[in-house]
Amino acid sequence: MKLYNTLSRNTEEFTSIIPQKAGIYVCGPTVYGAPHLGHVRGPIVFDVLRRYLIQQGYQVRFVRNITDVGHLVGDADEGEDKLQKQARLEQLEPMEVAQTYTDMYNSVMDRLNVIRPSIEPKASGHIIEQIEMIQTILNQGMAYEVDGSVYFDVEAYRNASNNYGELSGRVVEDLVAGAGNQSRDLEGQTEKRNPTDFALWKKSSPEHIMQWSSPWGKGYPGWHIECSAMSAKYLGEFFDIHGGGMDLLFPHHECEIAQSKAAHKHTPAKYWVHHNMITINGQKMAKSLNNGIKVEELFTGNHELLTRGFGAATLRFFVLQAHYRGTLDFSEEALLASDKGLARLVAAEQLIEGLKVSEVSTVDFSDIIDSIEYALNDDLNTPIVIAQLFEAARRVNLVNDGKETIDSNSKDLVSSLFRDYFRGVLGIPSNQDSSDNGTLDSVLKLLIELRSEAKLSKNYALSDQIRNKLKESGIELMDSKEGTSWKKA
RNA sequence: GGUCGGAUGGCCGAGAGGCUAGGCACGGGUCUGCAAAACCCUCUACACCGGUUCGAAUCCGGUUCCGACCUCCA
Repeated sequence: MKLYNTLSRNTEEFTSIIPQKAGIYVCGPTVYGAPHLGHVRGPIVFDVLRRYLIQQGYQVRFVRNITDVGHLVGDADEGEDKLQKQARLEQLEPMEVAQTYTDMYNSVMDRLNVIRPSIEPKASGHIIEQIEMIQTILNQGMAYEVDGSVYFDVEAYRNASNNYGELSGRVVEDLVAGAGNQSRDLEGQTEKRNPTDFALWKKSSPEHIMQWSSPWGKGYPGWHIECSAMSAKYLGEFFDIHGGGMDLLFPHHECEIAQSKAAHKHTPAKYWVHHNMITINGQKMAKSLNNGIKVEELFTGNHELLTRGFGAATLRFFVLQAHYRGTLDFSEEALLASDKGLARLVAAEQLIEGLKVSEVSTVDFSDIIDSIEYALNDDLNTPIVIAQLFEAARRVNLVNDGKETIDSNSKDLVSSLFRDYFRGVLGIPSNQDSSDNGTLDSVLKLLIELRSEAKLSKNYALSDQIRNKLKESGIELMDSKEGTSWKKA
């Protein structure tokens, strides 16, 4: 398959380092808040990549970290640990905060049908590995210690004929020039030899709750080192795919490359894959911008921009209707369109089994499967995959309406098409919230039966009353030749 | 200010020199006691101004607007 590699700025044929095995590292969440919509795109995109590679016969080790050690908050909260800040607000232990939001994150991922990582390492559990890596970089002469903190020496790194900026396309001189302009005044700037240097280890003040002993005193690891240390530990010093959001391209991933090259003598990953952001009114959705919609709010509909809740399947489908490298603009209207479209696919999928088999088939599905394979191979073009699924659904409906015929081969083919791609690679889960539908279903069966009797005796006043009252309660009845079914409106 | 990316029909979104995705909404139909649902059909858009070409939404130049990143929003 072809994948866009940020490192080369080109779409490249994917070939794994070890045949039939693929190692993927994806930057995971910082667990200091409830997951919002912006957190959801990456996991879904890389889940599809993972599923597709598995379908292609790869054995995939998928690592996604949990960042549960502190990182400084910017601006007004300068110098304060993000997790620590949240902990004080909630009167909790920092690790309690981290646990709470880790659980919340994973439960959202489960609902979105994102396969759990093969390994989900926590930064706090890998302090030793991070310290070791920092030590190696120091030994290489590409870092220096100042008053209990350790900084990466970008100049020394470049002098060893490395290109700092190879991933992001940044030019160090421009960075320095630009820094004086718009950049924030950050703590530690005075300790650095050069403004482009970044922290590998930060000395903590006594108030910091999250701190660890190190050769340089009490402190905590820098922003970028955890991913370098943990990816190397679990995937090796050179692995196949490193994924993350475009917002992490610089500085995070650039720094990861620098750290790994300094410590391990070569670049950490063969392919760098970046997904774009979810926007709202054209602006990136981010906690810091305070324009995020929490995933839970989307599920319940409890948000000012929403008039109703949406299922996890709809959210996943919505995300995959756009190509991962483009921005995706969120609105309820767009989500509603996905919701209805998805319902059509599901309805067609359910028709397949009962399709009447004929001797000859006037419909074929092999062209659709070819198109889907081609699209997936072409840098994971999920919108095309979905468009092709709609075409398949259209043909299924035509057969169902008796306007086309299908033989058993084609029927098997379309059945496997939905199973392998719709449910398999795209990983669309069932949207049903399986809460109390059992009881509800039996009650409604009774009402539907009574209404049918009323209809038979032409008591339309009663039958309409049942239908209308149910609608007021949020239950919609749908008549068809086969009988009446219901759904939550 | 610097770097990079983007502007596609009412909305969301593919595509990327001729064959002009897809979904939703709208409209027309089938079905139905009525309605809804469902299904079928339909809807010809590529910011602006020049240029290249037999032919441009797609290439080139310029303009306007928008976004991301610019060293601690993983």
